[in-house]
Amino acid sequence: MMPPGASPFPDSRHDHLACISDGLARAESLCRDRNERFTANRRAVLELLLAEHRPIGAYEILERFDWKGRRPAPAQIYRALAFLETLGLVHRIASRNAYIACSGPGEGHGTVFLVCEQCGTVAEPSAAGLGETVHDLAGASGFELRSHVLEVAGRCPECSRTDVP
Amino acid sequence: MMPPGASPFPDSRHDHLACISDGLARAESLCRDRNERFTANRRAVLELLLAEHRPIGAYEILERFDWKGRRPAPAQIYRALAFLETLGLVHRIASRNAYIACSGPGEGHGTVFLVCEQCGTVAEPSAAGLGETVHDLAGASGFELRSHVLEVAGRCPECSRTDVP
DNA sequence: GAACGGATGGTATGATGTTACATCGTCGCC
DNA sequence: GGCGACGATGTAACATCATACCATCCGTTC
Repeated sequence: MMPPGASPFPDSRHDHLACISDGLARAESLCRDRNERFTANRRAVLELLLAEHRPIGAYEILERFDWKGRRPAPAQIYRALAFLETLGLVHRIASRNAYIACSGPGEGHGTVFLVCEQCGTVAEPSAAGLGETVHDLAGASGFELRSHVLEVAGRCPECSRTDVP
Repeated sequence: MMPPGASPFPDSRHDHLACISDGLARAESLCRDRNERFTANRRAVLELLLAEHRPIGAYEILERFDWKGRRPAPAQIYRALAFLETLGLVHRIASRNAYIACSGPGEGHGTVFLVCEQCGTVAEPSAAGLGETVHDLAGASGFELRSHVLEVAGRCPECSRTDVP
């Protein structure tokens, strides 16, 4: 779990290789638990997403996908993405039509994305208060809540530090 | 302004014709204030959107668009939509790639959409607490906030009343 | 009236997302 | 090992969403 007060944005010096292999290991064990297959296709897509901390589109995944020297069809990417999404390993950023590997699956963070408009980095902060706010909001309208996503646009700490507005 | 406690969902018996003509009148006066033209094209698109309380796609607008017996190109619809969006008269529902007329422009409601997965109706409740929550959330991460959208999926009061889960 | 700028009409094209269906692989069972 | 069930894959085609480009129209300004 992320220590309180820490920034959800990845430090530029963080151990990225570990963060990829951790993600893969997590996916593998999750599939084992649920009795699902962690196939080469699914693994490759997840690996590509883990290699970024920003959302990438399905067709961008496709371009980088040269697994075994072949290039799959879009359908294959979407299938893998759909599978990974049901497992909570990948999130879809609707405002960008793009996908990102979940930074902390199982941590019970709310579905909040801080999207940097400059560098494209996306962070998933833990959002303690939000769930309640949304619940109240829906309740007041007699709305039967099922899921919610909050997408916040702006500039990440790194970008607002290095550049003048 | 919506009375507190009232549902943001349109009553099935509400005066829909008035709600269309009100929207058009509002748009007209807003354009006058900003010295923008409220052209036939823009008016027609807004009118189509006002006739619904659910988001419709650009191509669905296109299909219904038989103004003067002609059918415009997609670009025309998108131009009108972009214009109406800058004026805050229309919102884009990212999760559905669709557009909806703003139910209460200028009311200072936050950007929250309650999207009914069954009938497609969308409500924009006033969200007093949300702005603060988002502000705190971004601040804690050192994120420079610019805009935010919360999309909530579930079932509207009407649908959850009439059907059994 | 002439010049200008914004809006429009139209074509073409790119980007993104979805579906259908036959085939292949793996697993469990005999 | 042989066989069938089931899920994953390969492939093609299609559906939807969005933008670039350019000629034209029209109101405003000079």
